[in-house]
Amino acid sequence: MSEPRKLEVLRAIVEDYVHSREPVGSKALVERHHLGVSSATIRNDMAALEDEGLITAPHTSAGRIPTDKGYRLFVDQISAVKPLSPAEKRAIQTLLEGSEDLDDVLDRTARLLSQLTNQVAVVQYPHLSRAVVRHIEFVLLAPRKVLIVLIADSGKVDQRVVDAGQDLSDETLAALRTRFLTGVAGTPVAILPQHLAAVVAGCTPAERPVATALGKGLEGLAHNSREDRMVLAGTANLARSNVDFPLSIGPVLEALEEQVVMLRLLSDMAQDPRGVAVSIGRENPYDGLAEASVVATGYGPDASAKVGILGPTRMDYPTTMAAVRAVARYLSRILGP
Amino acid sequence: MSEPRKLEVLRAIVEDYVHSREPVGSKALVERHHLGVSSATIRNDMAALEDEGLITAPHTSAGRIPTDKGYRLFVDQISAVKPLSPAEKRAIQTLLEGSEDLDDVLDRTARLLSQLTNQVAVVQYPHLSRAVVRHIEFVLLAPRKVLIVLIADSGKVDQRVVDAGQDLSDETLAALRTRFLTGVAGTPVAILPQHLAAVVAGCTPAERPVATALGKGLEGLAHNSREDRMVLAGTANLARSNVDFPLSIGPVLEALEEQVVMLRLLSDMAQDPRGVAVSIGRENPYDGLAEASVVATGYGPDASAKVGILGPTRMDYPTTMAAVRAVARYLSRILGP
DNA sequence: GTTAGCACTTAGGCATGTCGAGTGCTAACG
DNA sequence: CGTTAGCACTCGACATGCCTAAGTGCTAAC
Repeated sequence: MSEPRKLEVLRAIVEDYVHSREPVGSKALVERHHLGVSSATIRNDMAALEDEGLITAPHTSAGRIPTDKGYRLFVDQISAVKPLSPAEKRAIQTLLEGSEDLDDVLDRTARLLSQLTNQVAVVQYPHLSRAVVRHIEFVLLAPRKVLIVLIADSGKVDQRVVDAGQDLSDETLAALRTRFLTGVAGTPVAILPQHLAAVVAGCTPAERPVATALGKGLEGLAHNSREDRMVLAGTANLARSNVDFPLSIGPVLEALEEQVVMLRLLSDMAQDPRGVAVSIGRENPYDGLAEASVVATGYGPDASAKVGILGPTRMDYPTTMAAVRAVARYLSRILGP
Repeated sequence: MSEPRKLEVLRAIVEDYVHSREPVGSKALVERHHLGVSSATIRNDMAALEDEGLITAPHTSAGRIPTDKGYRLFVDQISAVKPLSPAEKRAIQTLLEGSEDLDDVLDRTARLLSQLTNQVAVVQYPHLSRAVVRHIEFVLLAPRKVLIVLIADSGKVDQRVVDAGQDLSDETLAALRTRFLTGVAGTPVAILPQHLAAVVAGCTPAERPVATALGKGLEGLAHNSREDRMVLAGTANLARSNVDFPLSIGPVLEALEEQVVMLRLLSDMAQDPRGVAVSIGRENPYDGLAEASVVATGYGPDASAKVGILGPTRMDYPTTMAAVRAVARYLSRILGP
């Protein structure tokens, strides 16, 4: 029993099963793939593969389907990432080029990726931490309510309304704005808190309470900003694969909606040497995703924000990985300097 | 055959069917509701209701279920909006009070509404048109790329990156900013274009091209801003009602994702006298929603932005309408002055 | 206008039988 | 020792037939 052939058999099973969504038997296998041996031999190989936990039979007299472990081996050792077609590359380029707004870019990216892969696309907002404060604006909405706007050089704009704790005049606020602006402009967002503290400390006692409130607001913005947001697209693809999620797509939709779960999952995924991380079935920490796989990768200058897709375990990994990787590259380029 | 009793029978059918999701027969009806007549009489009434197209029988020997028309009559004439429980009112109040950011408010609203109704909640971003320009900011991201930020007094912040068409210095940009700011501050967003034109006209020939680009950007922001965005929550509720959407929830998810479709639908819905609009089944312009109903209402100062839910035609209209109405009221109050 | 009674229809559950795909095992082969 | 052919066996999928419960429509009587 040759080891290379066994792997070849596993590859064939994965490919056929992904294609036909039906358990694949020994006879069909020798017909579709020209392995130079008979079905009986394949049966022996399959029995071995089953012993190793790489494939399993849904019931006694059915073909075999890959287990999570089988997919893992396939992804890690057997498959090669398929290059995208020129048409697809062109589609990516033209679609992403027309956009201006960051929101717009991420939105288009998600839609594009979901169309390319026929799966649900997930795009995380870029992290703010490496960015530099470009501008600060305070706007008085009501005597005590101040809208804080923080603009980073990445083009990201975040806002929040804070309660100043006391009535304010436009003049006071303008003075404070200048104070803050000179104090923190050009500061990396990551170390913003220290600088804010210095600004607050430099205020007159009269200004102090308001300054503290504003400082807290800014700090909150910097810390808790949109980096924990994400954009979804292609949710309808889940329904199409009604067959793929035998139980129900409910838990999957729940996971997608609980952004915390998804974001956690995305950041926890180990990076694959080929630059695309894959998390398969029960490898996922969240139970609702036991029959789902996530393919993701980082993008942007430090690859800290993630872009990826979620689909059934039974998915075309090579093509999907290629699409995710390509989209991430284009995205980095667009957002780059 | 008395007319009032016929309506009573329709009401009973709707209520029982919503509750049991099974066709309801004449005998079960007289048992559950104490109409003072026998099942044979009810059968006559039901035959009449069927002739009028208000109910239908899935097959020869099954009970009846309401048609879209039947639900319509039920909603319009028979049902009374159920008041919310005090606990629910409290939940609304406490959940919405803790929020600061507009994004945050709408997000919480959507989640809340989806939990209250067990349906998919849809919240449209408020319109900008009645708002007044509070502040304008230009930020130079690259020699030719300018980030425009438009802050309205409603607390809404919109941004966009435009290409200035030529290299700029910080000074030039600051000068233009002052020019624009004095020209349009306090202007209602609706009539922004005229004022922008005036500002551009007042520029020196050297400034003209850049000013034009910036003006166009601002105009675009004002016009095409987030008013055509929306927030979703509770998509997983669609899956739970797997039984309710016999065909597939695919088309429904597609409709939800095609924001244009949903927004169009929301604005087209006729307002019900009781303040909540309902669109039932095939009344919906979009085919994918043929088995879905939308319950929505406006919120905010001019009730132009919509909040609502989407669910199966077979839904508890009285309770749902109450929840939507209540949430819209609280939302208006929170966003109000 | 209401009711009782009855013949009729039909979906759904259940047992049964058949078919085909696929397996595991054994014995033979090179 | 790895490979192959052959065969008995298992089990799901599907079709068939049967029965029951639920519900209807109609007619004749109240």
